[in-house]
Amino acid sequence: MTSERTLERLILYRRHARELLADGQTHVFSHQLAQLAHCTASQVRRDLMSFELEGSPRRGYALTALERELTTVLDAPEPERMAVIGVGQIGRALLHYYEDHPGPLTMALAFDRDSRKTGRELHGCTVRHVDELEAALEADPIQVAILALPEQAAQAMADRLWALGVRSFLNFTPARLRMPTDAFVESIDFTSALVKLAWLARASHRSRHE
Amino acid sequence: MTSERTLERLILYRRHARELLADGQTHVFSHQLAQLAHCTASQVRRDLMSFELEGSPRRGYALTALERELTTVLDAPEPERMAVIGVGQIGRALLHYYEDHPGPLTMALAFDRDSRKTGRELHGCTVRHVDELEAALEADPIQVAILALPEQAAQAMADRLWALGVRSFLNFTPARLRMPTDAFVESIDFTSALVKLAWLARASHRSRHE
DNA sequence: CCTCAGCTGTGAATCGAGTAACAGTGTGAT
DNA sequence: ATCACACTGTTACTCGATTCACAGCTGAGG
Repeated sequence: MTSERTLERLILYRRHARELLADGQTHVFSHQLAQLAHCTASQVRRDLMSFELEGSPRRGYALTALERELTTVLDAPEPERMAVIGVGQIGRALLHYYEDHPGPLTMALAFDRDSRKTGRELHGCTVRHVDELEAALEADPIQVAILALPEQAAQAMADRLWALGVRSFLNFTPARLRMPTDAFVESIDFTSALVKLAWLARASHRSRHE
Repeated sequence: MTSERTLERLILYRRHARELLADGQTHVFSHQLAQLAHCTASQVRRDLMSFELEGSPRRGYALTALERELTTVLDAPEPERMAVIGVGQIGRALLHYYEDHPGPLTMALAFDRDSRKTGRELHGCTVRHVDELEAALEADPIQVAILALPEQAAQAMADRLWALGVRSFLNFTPARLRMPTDAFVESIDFTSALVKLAWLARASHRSRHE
């Protein structure tokens, strides 16, 4: 398994496995997972092929084993740390979410440029001024940075974080980051997503009415 | 051109074309666009092939023509309307963004379940109670719905919107929506994105050290 | 006016993700 | 205990997307 597409599906499988476990199920068939994850049964089986899993005919995959296996693959053995840069509405939403959903990814640090926002504790995280970025990250390294700041400041901040050793970025601004090849950037670009959605709906409408 | 991947790239090309225009450039080569959009020059040329565009050797593509052509393809001739369901932090961030960035997609309506939030105007949009959803959408149809509400309420709200004719959904909750095949759902799943980023960084780290 | 460097447009080759198909097998029914 | 079914694991294939490669061309420079 070494494909970003596959990785995304594995994350989905685990989520659904957990939901089914919470529902009291003990086993799941490939075609059930396929339906939940919007893909085919073949694909599910192929994705799970490489793991130490024995799916049984007549029963399917044991959910506890599936969940355990996926978790060893997907999560780091040690908890990992994230920082959010910018505690505007998006940043606060993330802090709030991760306060309620602890897991292998911890929201460890929050920064903002606006000194009216710094110093306070917010959803379990003290907001520090961006001037302290270097000092804070050298003391407490992070694995992932979340860019939730104004579009204009995103590239400069990403460069600065890269210089501090950060290689994974979740970018909430519409800015297209230009990064060295050893960096990973995942962009949450709702503006593009909305244009795309509107286009798809028009296209399907057109094709339906000839 | 009928491929979601291509569509995403076209949206990027237009954005970069606009940036270059704003910089005072008049022409762009396929390899420049490729660098900006993180793809290959061949791909750019292939994507643009089907349009009424004459790229000239020695000059490349004329930016004004490129931008115009992409806009006729990507945007609807008439402005389209969106509604945001839920004016928590995410919802407010979107209202704020689209107040400052008018375009062919207009944020027309906002809804919330919490009557303490309804009635007020927020970033140019009156927040209405979700009970008024049916009445409001029948009076003023929308093309795209943005789900910015609690995860637990997402599926039911999507079903309700679908019954009202909405076919395009931007889903900000981690919930996996189960929708009829004629619906388009784009999910902004930052939890998965973060797991993915952390995994990719570890994988690259592992492969570098053996 | 001629040359040629370097680009575009596009058919052919390649690549890789996803799918189909089927042999092997464990399980519940009888 | 045996059977037959329904599902898994895996290989071969399909198909669309991407890349290659090159013919055709255009405009700058001499």
